[in-house]
Amino acid sequence: MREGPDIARIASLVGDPARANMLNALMGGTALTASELALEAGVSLPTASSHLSKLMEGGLLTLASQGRHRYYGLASAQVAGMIEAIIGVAEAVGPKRVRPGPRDAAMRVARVCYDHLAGEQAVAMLDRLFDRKLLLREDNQIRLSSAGVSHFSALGIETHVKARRPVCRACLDWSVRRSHLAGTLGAAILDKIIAERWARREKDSRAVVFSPTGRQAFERVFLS
Amino acid sequence: MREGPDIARIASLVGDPARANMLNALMGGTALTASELALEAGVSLPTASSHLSKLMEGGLLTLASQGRHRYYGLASAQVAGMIEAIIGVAEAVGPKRVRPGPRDAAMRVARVCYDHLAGEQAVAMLDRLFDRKLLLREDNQIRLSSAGVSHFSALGIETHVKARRPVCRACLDWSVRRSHLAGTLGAAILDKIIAERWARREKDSRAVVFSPTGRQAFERVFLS
DNA sequence: GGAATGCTTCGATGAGGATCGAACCATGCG
DNA sequence: CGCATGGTTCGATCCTCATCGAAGCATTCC
Repeated sequence: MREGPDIARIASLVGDPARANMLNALMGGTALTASELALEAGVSLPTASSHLSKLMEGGLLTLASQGRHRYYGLASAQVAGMIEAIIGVAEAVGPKRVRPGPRDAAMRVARVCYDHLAGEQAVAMLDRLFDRKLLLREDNQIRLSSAGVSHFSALGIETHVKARRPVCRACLDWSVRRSHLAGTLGAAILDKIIAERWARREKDSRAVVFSPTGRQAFERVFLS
Repeated sequence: MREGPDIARIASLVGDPARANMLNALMGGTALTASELALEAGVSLPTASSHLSKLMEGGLLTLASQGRHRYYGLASAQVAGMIEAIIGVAEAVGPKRVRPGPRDAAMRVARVCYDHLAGEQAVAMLDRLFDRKLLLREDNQIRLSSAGVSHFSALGIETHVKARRPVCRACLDWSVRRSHLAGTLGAAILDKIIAERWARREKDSRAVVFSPTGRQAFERVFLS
């Protein structure tokens, strides 16, 4: 019976609609203030504050104080991955959504997942990186090949960073139901896509929209 | 507030301790009956039934009716993956390693699981029965060999009983995370252990405590 | 056909927790 | 300093939902 990690505690934190909305809003990767999150969740400020302290105590959020502003963000990419997994199940079992609007379609193609790219484009990219032997599957992990190191280095992405966070990690995609690339490399690639202005983020959405020329550039570099 | 898939609904399903325990018990892939899940979750049968219907309605479980038995199992590998992700976060976030008390330790060694033996002893026993070719793995099922039939018959355990319930079944052990033996044979072995007074059940607990001589006898018969 | 077993439904009870207004801190501005 | 703004804490209210006993179905055994 009572054994192992307290999974019910974590799940019940996500299980409240107000908190779920907050976490969903934070999946965009940018930290938000309590007021913004209250608005996002549709609750009053005191209520939001109460929820935020619970999420903090549960270890799902981090807090950065800047002056009189307090920015809340997801605690880790692992937490983001868990939320993606829950979203995936919710999508799968809730086929009641008859009309996948244009915004949903855009989300399906490419979107931000915490700090890296997700969606069809991201899944295709990971496939190609495997095909080109720039990344290698090892057990259930992903490893950079030496060819991959020099390849990304040529793109201005340094992969030798010493960090506790893994360089490569697989993250399950809820729309495609296959893995895309997370980890510091996944984050760096998203950074490059935005920095090169290949794509821009939709306002108030996790969707990522490529420009025509940007898409060509992205395909040339990562999908060729 | 944006409208996405109902993630709170899914998460809240997992967020109840009783339901979380049930799902955890089902993580091994073997389907279990409502009674077994009630025991596993530590709730009454009506309560368990209520939870199970909610999990069914939420699309997290599948149901296979066999006669008057109804076996519940996880709906998909995607659901299992989601639970794994939640477990991962819970482990990362809950570094409060609770010292397992003496009763928990006893539970870990040997306990009753519905009507058969579970725990380290039970897992070791199943391993040895495979080693000695008394039981055979077939796909995901377990089958008695002819040597096994005569072996158990010599012990006074008749394995030719005509019953709808399978003679051998694998049951996932939460403490060892590996399978032990359920089914009528598993039940008969537990009966023998109790009848021979090799061990007795703790009061108000699922723990099974062997006597010194009883342990020797058990090891000679099942672990040699 | 009973009788037994496995499971679900019903009804009543109770506890946890989500919510908001108001009051209370803290920081920044003039 | 006073005042405004961003956030948290407190208290009271309300409501959902988990829980179990008892009764009701369904299936199988004898």
